[in-house]
Amino acid sequence: MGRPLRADAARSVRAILEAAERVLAEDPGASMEQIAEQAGVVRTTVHRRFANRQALIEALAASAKRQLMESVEDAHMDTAPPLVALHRVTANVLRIKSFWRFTLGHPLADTPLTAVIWSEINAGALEFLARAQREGLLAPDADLVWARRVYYALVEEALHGGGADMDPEQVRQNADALATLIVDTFLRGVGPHG
Amino acid sequence: MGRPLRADAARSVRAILEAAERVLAEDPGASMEQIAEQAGVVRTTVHRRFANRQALIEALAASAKRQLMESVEDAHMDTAPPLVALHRVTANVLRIKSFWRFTLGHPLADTPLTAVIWSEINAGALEFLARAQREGLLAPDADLVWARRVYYALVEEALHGGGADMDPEQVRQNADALATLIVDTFLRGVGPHG
DNA sequence: ATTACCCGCATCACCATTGTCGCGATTTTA
DNA sequence: TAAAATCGCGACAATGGTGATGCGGGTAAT
Repeated sequence: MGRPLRADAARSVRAILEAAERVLAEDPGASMEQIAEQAGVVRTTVHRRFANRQALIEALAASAKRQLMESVEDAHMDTAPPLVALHRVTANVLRIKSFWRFTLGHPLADTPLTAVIWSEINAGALEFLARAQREGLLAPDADLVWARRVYYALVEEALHGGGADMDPEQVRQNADALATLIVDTFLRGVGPHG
Repeated sequence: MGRPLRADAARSVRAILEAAERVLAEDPGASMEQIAEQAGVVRTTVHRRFANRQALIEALAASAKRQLMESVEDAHMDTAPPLVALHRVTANVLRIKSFWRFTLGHPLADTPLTAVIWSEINAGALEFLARAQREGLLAPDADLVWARRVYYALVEEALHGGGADMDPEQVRQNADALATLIVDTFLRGVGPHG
Protein backbone atom coordinates (compact mmCIF):
# COMPACT_ATOMS: atom_id res chain seq x y z
CA MET A 1 0.00 0.00 0.00
CA GLY A 2 1.94 3.06 -1.22
CA ARG A 3 0.67 6.57 -0.72
CA PRO A 4 -2.91 7.35 -1.79
CA LEU A 5 -3.58 7.66 -5.49
CA ARG A 6 -3.84 11.02 -7.12
CA ALA A 7 -7.33 12.15 -8.10
CA ASP A 8 -6.98 11.42 -11.81
CA ALA A 9 -5.38 8.09 -11.12
CA ALA A 10 -8.23 7.07 -8.86
CA ARG A 11 -10.63 8.08 -11.60
CA SER A 12 -8.79 5.87 -14.07
CA VAL A 13 -8.88 2.92 -11.73
CA ARG A 14 -12.63 3.22 -11.27
CA ALA A 15 -13.22 3.68 -14.98
CA ILE A 16 -11.16 0.59 -15.73
CA LEU A 17 -12.94 -1.55 -13.16
CA GLU A 18 -16.36 -0.51 -14.37
CA ALA A 19 -15.40 -1.00 -18.00
CA ALA A 20 -13.93 -4.41 -17.22
CA GLU A 21 -17.15 -5.48 -15.58
CA ARG A 22 -19.20 -4.38 -18.57
CA VAL A 23 -16.94 -5.79 -21.24
CA LEU A 24 -16.20 -9.10 -19.54
CA ALA A 25 -19.88 -9.64 -18.87
CA GLU A 26 -20.43 -9.59 -22.62
CA ASP A 27 -17.35 -11.61 -23.49
CA PRO A 28 -15.29 -13.27 -20.76
CA GLY A 29 -12.41 -13.65 -23.21
CA ALA A 30 -12.25 -9.99 -24.14
CA SER A 31 -8.78 -8.47 -24.50
CA MET A 32 -7.22 -5.82 -22.30
CA GLU A 33 -7.39 -3.56 -25.32
CA GLN A 34 -11.18 -3.77 -25.44
CA ILE A 35 -11.42 -3.07 -21.74
CA ALA A 36 -9.11 -0.08 -22.04
CA GLU A 37 -11.12 1.29 -24.93
CA GLN A 38 -14.38 1.05 -23.00
CA ALA A 39 -12.70 2.79 -20.09
CA GLY A 40 -11.61 5.65 -22.33
CA VAL A 41 -8.00 4.87 -21.55
CA VAL A 42 -4.97 3.53 -23.35
CA ARG A 43 -4.01 -0.06 -22.78
CA THR A 44 -0.70 0.78 -21.15
CA THR A 45 -2.58 2.70 -18.48
CA VAL A 46 -4.49 -0.42 -17.61
CA HIS A 47 -1.23 -2.28 -17.17
CA ARG A 48 0.07 0.53 -15.01
CA ARG A 49 -2.70 -0.07 -12.49
CA PHE A 50 -3.12 -3.80 -12.86
CA ALA A 51 -0.02 -5.83 -13.58
CA ASN A 52 -1.90 -8.56 -15.43
CA ARG A 53 -5.35 -9.78 -16.24
CA GLN A 54 -5.53 -11.85 -13.11
CA ALA A 55 -4.83 -8.86 -10.87
CA LEU A 56 -7.61 -6.94 -12.56
CA ILE A 57 -10.09 -9.73 -12.08
CA GLU A 58 -9.14 -10.15 -8.45
CA ALA A 59 -9.67 -6.46 -7.87
CA LEU A 60 -13.15 -6.83 -9.33
CA ALA A 61 -13.80 -9.81 -7.12
CA ALA A 62 -12.87 -7.90 -4.01
CA SER A 63 -15.44 -5.16 -4.59
CA ALA A 64 -18.16 -7.49 -5.73
CA LYS A 65 -17.94 -10.00 -2.93
CA ARG A 66 -17.92 -7.26 -0.32
CA GLN A 67 -21.09 -5.75 -1.73
CA LEU A 68 -22.72 -9.13 -1.99
CA MET A 69 -22.01 -9.94 1.65
CA GLU A 70 -23.37 -6.58 2.76
CA SER A 71 -26.57 -7.11 0.81
CA VAL A 72 -27.02 -10.54 2.37
CA GLU A 73 -26.43 -9.29 5.87
CA ASP A 74 -28.92 -6.52 5.22
CA ALA A 75 -31.67 -9.11 4.93
CA HIS A 76 -31.17 -10.31 8.53
CA MET A 77 -31.78 -13.85 7.52
CA ASP A 78 -31.15 -15.16 11.03
CA THR A 79 -33.84 -13.16 12.77
CA ALA A 80 -36.47 -11.89 10.35
CA PRO A 81 -39.47 -14.12 9.51
CA PRO A 82 -38.33 -16.61 6.86
CA LEU A 83 -40.67 -15.44 4.13
CA VAL A 84 -39.74 -11.82 4.67
CA ALA A 85 -36.03 -12.56 4.81
CA LEU A 86 -36.24 -14.70 1.70
CA HIS A 87 -37.98 -12.00 -0.28
CA ARG A 88 -35.62 -9.35 0.92
CA VAL A 89 -32.41 -11.25 0.29
CA THR A 90 -33.66 -12.19 -3.14
CA ALA A 91 -34.32 -8.60 -4.15
CA ASN A 92 -30.97 -7.49 -2.74
CA VAL A 93 -29.04 -10.19 -4.51
CA LEU A 94 -30.82 -9.48 -7.78
CA ARG A 95 -29.67 -5.90 -7.58
CA ILE A 96 -26.06 -6.73 -6.78
CA LYS A 97 -25.81 -9.52 -9.30
CA SER A 98 -27.28 -7.41 -12.05
CA PHE A 99 -24.43 -5.04 -11.44
CA TRP A 100 -21.60 -7.56 -11.22
CA ARG A 101 -22.76 -9.87 -13.94
CA PHE A 102 -19.28 -11.05 -14.82
CA THR A 103 -17.53 -11.13 -11.49
CA LEU A 104 -20.34 -12.86 -9.62
CA GLY A 105 -21.56 -14.94 -12.50
CA HIS A 106 -18.39 -16.41 -13.90
CA PRO A 107 -16.21 -18.94 -12.09
CA LEU A 108 -13.21 -17.32 -13.78
CA ALA A 109 -13.14 -14.75 -11.03
CA ASP A 110 -12.32 -17.36 -8.40
CA THR A 111 -9.53 -16.67 -5.98
CA PRO A 112 -8.67 -18.49 -2.77
CA LEU A 113 -10.33 -15.64 -0.89
CA THR A 114 -13.60 -15.78 -2.79
CA ALA A 115 -13.87 -19.51 -2.22
CA VAL A 116 -14.06 -18.86 1.51
CA ILE A 117 -16.77 -16.26 1.10
CA TRP A 118 -18.78 -18.56 -1.14
CA SER A 119 -18.68 -21.38 1.36
CA GLU A 120 -19.76 -18.98 4.08
CA ILE A 121 -22.71 -17.83 2.04
CA ASN A 122 -23.63 -21.38 1.15
CA ALA A 123 -23.48 -22.45 4.76
CA GLY A 124 -25.62 -19.49 5.80
CA ALA A 125 -28.15 -20.32 3.13
CA LEU A 126 -28.41 -23.90 4.29
CA GLU A 127 -28.84 -22.79 7.88
CA PHE A 128 -31.58 -20.41 6.83
CA LEU A 129 -33.38 -23.09 4.87
CA ALA A 130 -33.26 -25.38 7.87
CA ARG A 131 -34.94 -22.73 9.98
CA ALA A 132 -37.49 -22.08 7.26
CA GLN A 133 -38.23 -25.78 7.22
CA ARG A 134 -38.69 -25.91 10.98
CA GLU A 135 -41.09 -22.99 10.76
CA GLY A 136 -43.15 -24.68 8.07
CA LEU A 137 -42.15 -22.62 5.06
CA LEU A 138 -40.54 -25.63 3.41
CA ALA A 139 -41.89 -29.15 3.15
CA PRO A 140 -40.74 -31.29 6.09
CA ASP A 141 -39.25 -33.85 3.74
CA ALA A 142 -37.57 -31.36 1.39
CA ASP A 143 -33.95 -31.95 0.48
CA LEU A 144 -32.33 -28.74 1.64
CA VAL A 145 -29.27 -29.01 -0.58
CA TRP A 146 -31.46 -29.49 -3.62
CA ALA A 147 -33.66 -26.64 -2.43
CA ARG A 148 -30.66 -24.36 -2.27
CA ARG A 149 -29.62 -25.32 -5.77
CA VAL A 150 -33.14 -24.69 -7.04
CA TYR A 151 -33.15 -21.29 -5.44
CA TYR A 152 -29.81 -20.34 -6.97
CA ALA A 153 -30.99 -21.57 -10.35
CA LEU A 154 -34.13 -19.46 -10.20
CA VAL A 155 -32.15 -16.35 -9.36
CA GLU A 156 -29.73 -16.99 -12.20
CA GLU A 157 -32.58 -17.64 -14.58
CA ALA A 158 -34.26 -14.38 -13.66
CA LEU A 159 -31.01 -12.58 -14.40
CA HIS A 160 -29.59 -14.29 -17.44
CA GLY A 161 -32.37 -16.40 -18.90
CA GLY A 162 -35.02 -15.69 -21.43
CA GLY A 163 -32.96 -15.60 -24.58
CA ALA A 164 -30.83 -12.48 -24.26
CA ASP A 165 -29.76 -11.33 -20.83
CA MET A 166 -31.97 -8.87 -19.06
CA ASP A 167 -31.06 -5.23 -19.12
CA PRO A 168 -29.31 -4.69 -15.76
CA GLU A 169 -31.11 -1.41 -15.25
CA GLN A 170 -34.44 -3.10 -15.82
CA VAL A 171 -33.59 -5.79 -13.31
CA ARG A 172 -32.79 -3.27 -10.63
CA GLN A 173 -36.03 -1.41 -11.15
CA ASN A 174 -38.14 -4.57 -11.01
CA ALA A 175 -36.12 -6.31 -8.33
CA ASP A 176 -39.04 -6.59 -5.93
CA ALA A 177 -41.48 -7.92 -8.48
CA LEU A 178 -38.89 -10.41 -9.70
CA ALA A 179 -38.17 -11.46 -6.13
CA THR A 180 -41.84 -12.13 -5.57
CA LEU A 181 -41.99 -14.26 -8.69
CA ILE A 182 -38.87 -16.18 -7.71
CA VAL A 183 -39.96 -16.86 -4.13
CA ASP A 184 -43.41 -17.85 -5.27
CA THR A 185 -42.08 -20.28 -7.83
CA PHE A 186 -39.49 -21.56 -5.39
CA LEU A 187 -42.10 -22.46 -2.80
CA ARG A 188 -45.05 -23.54 -4.93
CA GLY A 189 -43.75 -24.36 -8.38
CA VAL A 190 -45.90 -23.71 -11.42
CA GLY A 191 -48.52 -26.37 -10.84
CA PRO A 192 -52.03 -25.73 -9.48
CA HIS A 193 -52.04 -24.79 -5.78
CA GLY A 194 -54.66 -25.54 -3.21
CA MET B 1 -19.30 -34.27 -50.48
CA GLY B 2 -16.31 -36.13 -51.93
CA ARG B 3 -16.05 -39.87 -51.83
CA PRO B 4 -16.50 -41.62 -48.47
CA LEU B 5 -13.65 -41.40 -46.00
CA ARG B 6 -11.26 -44.24 -45.55
CA ALA B 7 -11.70 -46.29 -42.37
CA ASP B 8 -8.81 -44.75 -40.48
CA ALA B 9 -9.78 -41.26 -41.53
CA ALA B 10 -13.30 -41.79 -40.29
CA ARG B 11 -11.86 -43.01 -37.00
CA SER B 12 -9.82 -39.84 -36.69
CA VAL B 13 -12.81 -37.65 -37.36
CA ARG B 14 -14.83 -39.35 -34.66
CA ALA B 15 -11.95 -39.21 -32.19
CA ILE B 16 -11.52 -35.51 -32.86
CA LEU B 17 -15.21 -34.72 -32.44
CA GLU B 18 -15.44 -36.65 -29.19
CA ALA B 19 -12.26 -35.08 -27.86
CA ALA B 20 -13.46 -31.63 -28.84
CA GLU B 21 -16.67 -32.14 -26.93
CA ARG B 22 -14.80 -33.28 -23.82
CA VAL B 23 -12.12 -30.60 -23.90
CA LEU B 24 -14.36 -27.69 -24.81
CA ALA B 25 -16.82 -28.66 -22.09
CA GLU B 26 -14.03 -28.11 -19.58
CA ASP B 27 -12.64 -24.97 -21.21
CA PRO B 28 -14.53 -23.32 -24.07
CA GLY B 29 -11.37 -21.43 -24.99
CA ALA B 30 -9.18 -24.50 -25.30
CA SER B 31 -6.72 -24.56 -28.21
CA MET B 32 -6.80 -26.88 -31.19
CA GLU B 33 -3.60 -28.34 -29.81
CA GLN B 34 -5.34 -29.48 -26.63
CA ILE B 35 -8.16 -30.99 -28.62
CA ALA B 36 -5.74 -32.82 -30.88
CA GLU B 37 -3.84 -34.16 -27.90
CA GLN B 38 -7.00 -35.52 -26.30
CA ALA B 39 -7.90 -37.12 -29.60
CA GLY B 40 -4.53 -38.85 -29.77
CA VAL B 41 -3.75 -37.01 -32.97
CA VAL B 42 -1.40 -34.31 -34.18
CA ARG B 43 -2.77 -30.82 -34.60
CA THR B 44 -2.22 -30.75 -38.34
CA THR B 45 -4.50 -33.74 -38.66
CA VAL B 46 -7.26 -31.79 -37.03
CA HIS B 47 -6.80 -29.02 -39.58
CA ARG B 48 -6.87 -31.57 -42.35
CA ARG B 49 -10.42 -32.55 -41.38
CA PHE B 50 -11.72 -29.23 -40.12
CA ALA B 51 -10.48 -26.10 -41.84
CA ASN B 52 -10.86 -23.94 -38.78
CA ARG B 53 -12.24 -23.88 -35.28
CA GLN B 54 -15.63 -22.72 -36.49
CA ALA B 55 -16.00 -25.64 -38.86
CA LEU B 56 -15.22 -28.04 -36.05
CA ILE B 57 -17.79 -26.49 -33.77
CA GLU B 58 -20.42 -26.54 -36.47
CA ALA B 59 -19.78 -30.19 -37.06
CA LEU B 60 -20.35 -30.80 -33.37
CA ALA B 61 -23.54 -28.78 -33.47
CA ALA B 62 -24.90 -30.83 -36.32
CA SER B 63 -24.62 -34.13 -34.43
CA ALA B 64 -25.82 -32.73 -31.17
CA LYS B 65 -28.90 -30.95 -32.43
CA ARG B 66 -30.00 -33.96 -34.39
CA GLN B 67 -29.77 -36.20 -31.33
CA LEU B 68 -31.57 -33.64 -29.23
CA MET B 69 -34.45 -33.41 -31.66
CA GLU B 70 -34.75 -37.18 -31.82
CA SER B 71 -34.87 -37.44 -28.05
CA VAL B 72 -37.58 -34.81 -27.90
CA GLU B 73 -39.67 -36.44 -30.57
CA ASP B 74 -39.28 -39.73 -28.74
CA ALA B 75 -41.30 -38.31 -25.84
CA HIS B 76 -44.40 -37.79 -28.02
CA MET B 77 -45.18 -34.56 -26.28
CA ASP B 78 -48.17 -33.86 -28.48
CA THR B 79 -50.11 -37.02 -27.68
CA ALA B 80 -48.91 -38.64 -24.45
CA PRO B 81 -50.44 -37.55 -21.13
CA PRO B 82 -48.68 -34.34 -20.10
CA LEU B 83 -47.14 -35.70 -16.91
CA VAL B 84 -45.81 -38.75 -18.68
CA ALA B 85 -44.48 -36.74 -21.59
CA LEU B 86 -42.85 -34.25 -19.26
CA HIS B 87 -41.08 -36.93 -17.30
CA ARG B 88 -39.98 -38.71 -20.40
CA VAL B 89 -38.67 -35.71 -22.25
CA THR B 90 -36.83 -34.60 -19.14
CA ALA B 91 -35.01 -37.89 -18.75
CA ASN B 92 -34.19 -37.96 -22.46
CA VAL B 93 -32.85 -34.43 -22.50
CA LEU B 94 -30.78 -35.07 -19.39
CA ARG B 95 -29.09 -37.94 -21.13
CA ILE B 96 -28.38 -36.02 -24.32
CA LYS B 97 -27.25 -32.88 -22.57
CA SER B 98 -24.94 -34.77 -20.27
CA PHE B 99 -23.24 -36.03 -23.38
CA TRP B 100 -23.02 -32.76 -25.30
CA ARG B 101 -22.22 -30.52 -22.41
CA PHE B 102 -20.32 -28.01 -24.52
CA THR B 103 -22.23 -28.01 -27.76
CA LEU B 104 -25.66 -27.82 -26.18
CA GLY B 105 -24.68 -25.77 -23.20
CA HIS B 106 -22.62 -22.99 -24.71
CA PRO B 107 -24.00 -20.31 -26.98
CA LEU B 108 -20.64 -20.32 -28.78
CA ALA B 109 -21.89 -23.19 -30.85
CA ASP B 110 -24.56 -21.07 -32.44
CA THR B 111 -24.97 -21.18 -36.18
CA PRO B 112 -27.83 -19.87 -38.30
CA LEU B 113 -29.07 -23.44 -38.54
CA THR B 114 -29.12 -24.10 -34.82
CA ALA B 115 -31.07 -20.92 -34.18
CA VAL B 116 -33.92 -22.33 -36.22
CA ILE B 117 -33.89 -25.60 -34.31
CA TRP B 118 -33.87 -23.79 -30.99
CA SER B 119 -36.87 -21.69 -31.88
CA GLU B 120 -38.70 -24.82 -33.02
CA ILE B 121 -38.00 -26.52 -29.72
CA ASN B 122 -39.01 -23.44 -27.78
CA ALA B 123 -42.25 -23.16 -29.70
CA GLY B 124 -42.98 -26.83 -29.15
CA ALA B 125 -42.31 -26.46 -25.45
CA LEU B 126 -44.69 -23.55 -25.17
CA GLU B 127 -47.34 -25.45 -27.06
CA PHE B 128 -46.92 -28.39 -24.74
CA LEU B 129 -47.16 -26.21 -21.66
CA ALA B 130 -50.37 -24.69 -22.98
CA ARG B 131 -51.87 -28.15 -23.34
CA ALA B 132 -50.63 -29.12 -19.89
CA GLN B 133 -52.30 -26.02 -18.53
CA ARG B 134 -55.59 -26.85 -20.24
CA GLU B 135 -55.45 -30.34 -18.77
CA GLY B 136 -54.88 -29.00 -15.27
CA LEU B 137 -51.23 -29.88 -14.79
CA LEU B 138 -50.25 -26.24 -14.56
CA ALA B 139 -51.95 -23.48 -12.63
CA PRO B 140 -54.60 -21.73 -14.77
CA ASP B 141 -52.95 -18.37 -14.14
CA ALA B 142 -49.38 -19.56 -14.69
CA ASP B 143 -47.15 -17.47 -16.96
CA LEU B 144 -46.14 -20.06 -19.56
CA VAL B 145 -43.02 -18.22 -20.72
CA TRP B 146 -41.78 -17.97 -17.18
CA ALA B 147 -42.72 -21.60 -16.64
CA ARG B 148 -40.62 -22.60 -19.61
CA ARG B 149 -37.67 -20.63 -18.29
CA VAL B 150 -38.05 -22.25 -14.89
CA TYR B 151 -38.09 -25.67 -16.45
CA TYR B 152 -34.95 -25.00 -18.47
CA ALA B 153 -33.25 -23.61 -15.39
CA LEU B 154 -34.05 -26.71 -13.36
CA VAL B 155 -32.67 -28.98 -16.05
CA GLU B 156 -29.48 -26.93 -16.29
CA GLU B 157 -29.14 -26.92 -12.55
CA ALA B 158 -29.47 -30.67 -12.36
CA LEU B 159 -26.69 -30.97 -14.92
CA HIS B 160 -24.21 -28.27 -14.04
CA GLY B 161 -25.11 -27.07 -10.58
CA GLY B 162 -24.04 -28.17 -7.16
CA GLY B 163 -20.49 -26.86 -7.11
CA ALA B 164 -18.63 -29.00 -9.62
CA ASP B 165 -20.46 -30.34 -12.61
CA MET B 166 -22.01 -33.74 -12.32
CA ASP B 167 -20.19 -36.70 -13.72
CA PRO B 168 -21.87 -37.23 -17.11
CA GLU B 169 -21.91 -40.97 -16.59
CA GLN B 170 -23.65 -40.56 -13.26
CA VAL B 171 -26.26 -38.29 -14.80
CA ARG B 172 -27.11 -40.85 -17.45
CA GLN B 173 -27.52 -43.62 -14.92
CA ASN B 174 -29.78 -41.55 -12.68
CA ALA B 175 -31.64 -39.78 -15.44
CA ASP B 176 -35.02 -41.08 -14.38
CA ALA B 177 -34.60 -40.23 -10.73
CA LEU B 178 -33.33 -36.79 -11.63
CA ALA B 179 -36.25 -36.29 -13.99
CA THR B 180 -38.68 -37.15 -11.21
CA LEU B 181 -37.02 -34.63 -8.94
CA ILE B 182 -37.07 -31.95 -11.59
CA VAL B 183 -40.68 -32.44 -12.60
CA ASP B 184 -41.76 -32.58 -8.99
CA THR B 185 -39.96 -29.36 -8.13
CA PHE B 186 -41.19 -27.76 -11.31
CA LEU B 187 -44.82 -28.41 -10.47
CA ARG B 188 -44.90 -28.09 -6.70
CA GLY B 189 -41.81 -26.16 -5.65
CA VAL B 190 -40.12 -26.95 -2.35
CA GLY B 191 -42.80 -25.61 -0.04
CA PRO B 192 -45.30 -27.78 1.88
CA HIS B 193 -47.94 -29.34 -0.34
CA GLY B 194 -51.49 -30.24 0.49
C1' DA C 1 0.41 -56.30 -54.88
C1' DT C 2 -0.38 -52.13 -56.43
C1' DT C 3 -2.62 -47.96 -55.83
C1' DA C 4 -4.52 -44.32 -53.37
C1' DC C 5 -4.97 -42.46 -49.21
C1' DC C 6 -3.82 -41.07 -44.52
C1' DC C 7 -0.97 -39.93 -40.63
C1' DG C 8 2.99 -38.01 -38.00
C1' DC C 9 6.42 -34.73 -38.17
C1' DA C 10 8.96 -30.70 -39.00
C1' DT C 11 8.66 -26.22 -40.62
C1' DC C 12 7.06 -21.80 -41.97
C1' DA C 13 4.57 -17.37 -42.05
C1' DC C 14 1.09 -14.78 -39.85
C1' DC C 15 -1.57 -12.67 -36.38
C1' DA C 16 -3.42 -11.10 -31.90
C1' DT C 17 -2.39 -10.47 -27.23
C1' DT C 18 0.50 -9.46 -23.45
C1' DG C 19 3.69 -7.00 -20.78
C1' DT C 20 7.38 -3.50 -20.59
C1' DC C 21 9.81 0.81 -21.42
C1' DG C 22 10.85 5.76 -22.14
C1' DC C 23 9.50 10.28 -23.45
C1' DG C 24 6.95 14.56 -23.72
C1' DA C 25 2.72 16.77 -22.35
C1' DT C 26 -0.72 17.45 -18.95
C1' DT C 27 -2.83 17.53 -14.56
C1' DT C 28 -2.82 17.43 -9.65
C1' DT C 29 -1.01 18.64 -5.39
C1' DA C 30 1.47 21.16 -1.97
C1' DT D 1 4.31 28.35 -9.03
C1' DA D 2 7.23 24.35 -8.54
C1' DA D 3 7.48 19.52 -7.79
C1' DA D 4 5.49 15.18 -8.38
C1' DA D 5 2.56 12.12 -10.39
C1' DT D 6 -0.14 10.57 -14.25
C1' DC D 7 -1.43 9.94 -18.95
C1' DG D 8 -1.10 9.19 -23.95
C1' DC D 9 1.75 7.57 -27.37
C1' DG D 10 4.94 4.90 -29.90
C1' DA D 11 7.88 1.19 -29.82
C1' DC D 12 9.58 -3.31 -28.59
C1' DA D 13 10.16 -8.33 -27.47
C1' DA D 14 7.90 -12.44 -26.11
C1' DT D 15 4.30 -15.50 -26.34
C1' DG D 16 0.92 -18.58 -28.11
C1' DG D 17 -2.47 -19.86 -31.34
C1' DT D 18 -3.61 -20.48 -36.33
C1' DG D 19 -3.40 -22.25 -40.84
C1' DA D 20 -0.72 -24.15 -44.64
C1' DT D 21 2.87 -27.13 -46.88
C1' DG D 22 5.81 -31.03 -48.14
C1' DC D 23 7.82 -35.31 -47.17
C1' DG D 24 8.41 -40.21 -45.76
C1' DG D 25 6.50 -44.18 -43.64
C1' DG D 26 2.54 -46.68 -43.03
C1' DT D 27 -2.35 -48.35 -43.82
C1' DA D 28 -6.62 -49.41 -46.13
C1' DA D 29 -8.92 -50.68 -50.44
C1' DT D 30 -9.26 -52.96 -55.01
